[in-house]
Amino acid sequence: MPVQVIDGSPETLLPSHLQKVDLKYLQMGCDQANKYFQGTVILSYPLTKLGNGTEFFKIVLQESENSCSKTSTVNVLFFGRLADDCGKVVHQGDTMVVAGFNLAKSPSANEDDRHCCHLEVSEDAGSTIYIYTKPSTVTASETASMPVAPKYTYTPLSHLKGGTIVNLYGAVKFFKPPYISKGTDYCSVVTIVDQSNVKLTCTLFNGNLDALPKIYKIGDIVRFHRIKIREYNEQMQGITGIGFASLTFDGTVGAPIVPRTSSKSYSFTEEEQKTIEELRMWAASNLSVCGPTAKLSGVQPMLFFDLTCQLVGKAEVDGSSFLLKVWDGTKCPYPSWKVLVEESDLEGDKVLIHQLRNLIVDILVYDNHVKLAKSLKVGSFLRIYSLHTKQASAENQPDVSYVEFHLHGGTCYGRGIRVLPENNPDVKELKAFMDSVNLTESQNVESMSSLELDGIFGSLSYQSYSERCQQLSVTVLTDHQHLDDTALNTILNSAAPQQYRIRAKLRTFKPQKLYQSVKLYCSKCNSLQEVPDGDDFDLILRDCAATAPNPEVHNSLWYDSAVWDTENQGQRKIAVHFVKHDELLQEPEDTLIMVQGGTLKEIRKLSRRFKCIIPVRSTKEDLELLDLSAPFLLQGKIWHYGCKQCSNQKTIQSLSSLAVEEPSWEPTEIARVLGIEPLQYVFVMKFTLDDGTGTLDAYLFDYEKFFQIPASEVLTSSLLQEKMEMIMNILCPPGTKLDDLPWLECFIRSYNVKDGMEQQVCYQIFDTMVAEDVI
DNA sequence: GATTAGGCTTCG
Repeated sequence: MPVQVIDGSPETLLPSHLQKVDLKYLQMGCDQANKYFQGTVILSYPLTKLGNGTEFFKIVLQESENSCSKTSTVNVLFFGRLADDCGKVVHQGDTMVVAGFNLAKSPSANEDDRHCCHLEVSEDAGSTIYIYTKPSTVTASETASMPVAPKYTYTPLSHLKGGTIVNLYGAVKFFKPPYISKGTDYCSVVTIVDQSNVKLTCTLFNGNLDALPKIYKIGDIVRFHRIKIREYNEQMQGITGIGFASLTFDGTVGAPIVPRTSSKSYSFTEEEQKTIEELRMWAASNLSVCGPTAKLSGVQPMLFFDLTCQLVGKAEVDGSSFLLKVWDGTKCPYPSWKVLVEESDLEGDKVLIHQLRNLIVDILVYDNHVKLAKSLKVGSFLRIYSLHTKQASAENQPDVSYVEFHLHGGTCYGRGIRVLPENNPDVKELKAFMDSVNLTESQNVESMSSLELDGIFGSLSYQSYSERCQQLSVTVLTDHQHLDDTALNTILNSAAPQQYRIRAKLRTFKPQKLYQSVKLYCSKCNSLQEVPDGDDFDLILRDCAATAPNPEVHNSLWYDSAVWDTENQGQRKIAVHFVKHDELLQEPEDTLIMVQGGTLKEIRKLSRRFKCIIPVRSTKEDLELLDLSAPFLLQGKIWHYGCKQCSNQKTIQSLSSLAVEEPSWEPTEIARVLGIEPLQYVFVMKFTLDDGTGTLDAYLFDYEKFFQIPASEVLTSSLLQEKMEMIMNILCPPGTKLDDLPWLECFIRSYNVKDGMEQQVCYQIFDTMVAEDVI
């Protein structure tokens, strides 16, 4: 039996060849075959399944003889049947002996402060587990000495009485991140609410920042132990007392339930997991958790919002204000202020600050936040709560405005700064995004950010930008420059069709979510359709992968085939057919491959290496294309779709005609031989233009010319999406009065559209592009 | 050992 539950002490019943090993001697590379490790179960996580269906169970063992050492605990991971068997019988406080384990580097050692290795046990590894159950009769003193907490009872927030000490659960409705109080402690004010819909505001103090709840977001779930309840202003109030302890959990429904705490040992039962999941569900529908978070690319002047960012520089400005230089990988769409400080006062990597200069914003923090800001480490990840953006303009140039970032004094509305740990999911996402930012590209994209204000707001580049917006036009005509402007009211009163040159301001545009402007267009039947979702493609691929590739159609005169088996994925096989030229294979970057049975992830990976990919399936006789709901061709990041209505598909054999000639694998050629009418990616937008004499809606129908961004690439490039967002922010800065909007020079044509019985005049923008110094 | 703050945006 790989799992034995023994009612006795560990000294009995162990096979004699086994030797006990101490944590300090556990290290990678040592033979653990005849070793066993013994410890007390101080924490056990719920039994779950891994992605591949394997049962998984995790516990934390504490080495009893060594409990004073810093790392006296170790994670033990159970796989397969052992996970199931152990998960059902193990209890906190049990003594466990683990024999026949594998050692692996613990990925969480930096975060959980446990041993740098973890033990992996499974039947395959030949592991044996001995569990020595807690004696059922324990004395009071024994209970106290165990690292297992007694069963706690939790009071609903509707049942609180003054003068009591209780245990509570709640969803965070409001919080102030810990700040330095006027006394000796850090203070954090937290308002929680539970299913009884009763709120409780708690004032929590502690000299140790870590001892206060690690709340990062509205909606986080907290568990408070031993909190004092008292009455204040005819309301219940929670306040820290002796023995206060807290756990904090991410409030997202379904997210892993990992407690955030500084306490080394804490109780945590399955029942409590349930409580948290229930509170999460309740909060999801009863608490408005959409906090005012924003990326720098989405900032609006005159706004309070929470910013997640990385600190790259800091400097003392004066006694009551302090400068933080931060970035989040995105570009603020407005020119932002640069706070002048002595070079020598600035702490941070000067080279990096210079490299990131177009993405960094300067934040001034005031008064009570200065002390905390001073203590921040450059490089750390921060969330700055209730940051204020303010529009201002230089005294000598009242028409030139820029954005200032302030973290005002006080703690109203949770104003403050919190350092986020590196393992925080938002930080992980941010880091990944920052890694993807190509600095050279982002600098090219931002030629507008030649707005380096050089400390004074009157630099030449800034003026030219301002002029471009105020007098010249943010768009230019690519033809028809000799024509004169026509007023919009004249156009509105004229019969269609006609063409006009106009000068107007962009009042508003649709869609506001720019990625929604990308559509697929068939030039044959003039139909427009939405770009299919990647998930739909994934479903089609999964469906295809259910049928094994037919070996009879493998290898032919014009392609070589290879088949791979998958690991732990049932019968799924991947077949790749490499198209040959002149009976020879080409270099991967010139090669077209046909893939059957691959997942979306695998196909994405292949498309980074091979020039073209055609997803296929096999019939009894041949390979064939998938349904046209899926792309018929993938080239790098571009997915090519065909029109279902206009395509008249030919056999896959037709491709062999292209393979004969030195093939360049042009998508239009591939589509032609396969009988597919290719769909083109287009931007379709509606611009509401106003020139003071009238307002008209003009459609923009653009493949690439207007934005100088190919519509086919924008959905798969965050950089291009940001570029487009930035352009639209210049063409139509949010929250700007009509007078202050920039001018657009456009060429439009009017045309008649029949809508049932009614005839309507529509307008379309063409031969117009965004001015080069805006792009 | 008491105190801190006790939610409800802005001087800069």
